[in-house]
Amino acid sequence: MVEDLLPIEVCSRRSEVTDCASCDVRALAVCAAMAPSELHELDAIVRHVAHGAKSTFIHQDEEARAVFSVTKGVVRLYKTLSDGRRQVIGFAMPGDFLGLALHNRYGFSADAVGDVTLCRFDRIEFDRLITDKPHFLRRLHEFATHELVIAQEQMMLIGRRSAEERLAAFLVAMRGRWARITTPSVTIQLPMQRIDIADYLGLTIETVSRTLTKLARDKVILIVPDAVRVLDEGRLAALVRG
Amino acid sequence: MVEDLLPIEVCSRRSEVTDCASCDVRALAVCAAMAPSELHELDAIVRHVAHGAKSTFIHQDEEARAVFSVTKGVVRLYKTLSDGRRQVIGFAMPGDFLGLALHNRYGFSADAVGDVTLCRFDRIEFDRLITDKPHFLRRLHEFATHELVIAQEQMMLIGRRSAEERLAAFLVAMRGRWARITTPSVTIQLPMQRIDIADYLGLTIETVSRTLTKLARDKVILIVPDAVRVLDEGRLAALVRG
DNA sequence: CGCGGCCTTGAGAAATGTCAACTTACGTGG
DNA sequence: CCACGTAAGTTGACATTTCTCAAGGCCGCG
Repeated sequence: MVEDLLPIEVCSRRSEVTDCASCDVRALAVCAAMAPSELHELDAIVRHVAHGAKSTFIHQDEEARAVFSVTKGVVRLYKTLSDGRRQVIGFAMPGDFLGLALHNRYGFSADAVGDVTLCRFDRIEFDRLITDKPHFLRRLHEFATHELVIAQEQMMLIGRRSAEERLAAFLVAMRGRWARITTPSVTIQLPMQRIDIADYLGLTIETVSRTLTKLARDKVILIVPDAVRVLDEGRLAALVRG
Repeated sequence: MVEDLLPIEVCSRRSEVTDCASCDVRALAVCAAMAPSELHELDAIVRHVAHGAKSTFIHQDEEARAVFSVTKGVVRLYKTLSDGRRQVIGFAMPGDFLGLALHNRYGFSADAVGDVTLCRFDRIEFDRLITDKPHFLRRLHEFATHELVIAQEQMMLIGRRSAEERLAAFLVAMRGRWARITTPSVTIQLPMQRIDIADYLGLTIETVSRTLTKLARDKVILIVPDAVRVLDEGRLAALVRG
């Protein structure tokens, strides 16, 4: 696991992006709160890092020394019980912030689903920044309340909805999130594995597989590698409504 | 439901408490961020309200005009699906803040479990306050991140733990919360009904009842009216650990 | 004393989990 | 370039947990 601790430095495609002014997800990220004239203050404390698929870069229960903003790729966030049971608490995508829900230690682990690039902020320096810039703190707080809304909806999803409803809601939510960062499409990319979806929805991998198969059999979706295509918008939406 | 909209004005026991300086839960609440010399600014925008048992004072999907800080009693927060399925997302106790997870409308409903008193803040005025007082915003942000940690733990609880583990974790969590505001005790007060516990834990009322009976049969707890007494600390803790 | 709300208990049903086999896709090395 | 090995996904049969429906008990209040 040594390689987990040694991030590959920024990879080819974005290797030239070293300043926040030219960041293409800035408008989505917490960084949008900073005025163009303040961006150098972010540049001063940020470190651009990349992680290859499956590498774990946040370890539950370890001291929280850094916070992150995702710039490329998808990150899986999860909590683990001592006996191995796992709950995926979210998938972070470009523009998302990692490090809201923490005290002195991380309350979750995080690893790269595919290749990922992140802006890494030392927590002390980040803390100083939010103390100096109330508008930045405000933006962070908005991110936190938004996360809280999502978390509460997830409680309802896991606590009260059927497997079929959970999958439908998951697919629609994923499409909504991709819509913010890519062009809309009937094809919903699912870069994560079935087991991640299962652990996110409080189901087993078999139930996820069977339920997706059922949705496909019912011609609601079409299953394709690493994605699904929506065939029946109406019935999918009806399932989400409950 | 007209009475829901007309809060009983502050009841006997606390009727004299009209200034924040003499509030006995201030240290626990968001208000602790305000310096004594600033308390008049809170007094200027707060309205003390009381609600009798079962009255609903926040309605899901309605415009969010106010936020609240609980000063007495227990509040049940919940989301409802169109077909009546309900998920209790939390119980708010003295010192807790209501109104973090909202955009323009409330994402949940709230009602008084027993008699409750609250500080009510107009949202516009509250917003102005957090804009003027970064240290107050900071405190609010800490409350939000703490809520987020709780919410993520709840996802794990509902998604991955057995009925027995959920009840054990619930009891221990309730005890921890009472410990902040009352003297410690082996008796854990449970002012809410079984159905609320069920809807909080993603179970049915029958499963809650059966599981509590089982814990009592196993001599882990003793069931008493509106409370349980812990008999076997060790086994309860073992269930929580998973 | 009787009613209604809340809780408990039981029996059977349903949804989801478990275990195991099989399929598919893909990368590696012969 | 093919064959094998491995990881991921699917499917089936069966087990288990939790839910559902129904009945009965407890208790406070009018």
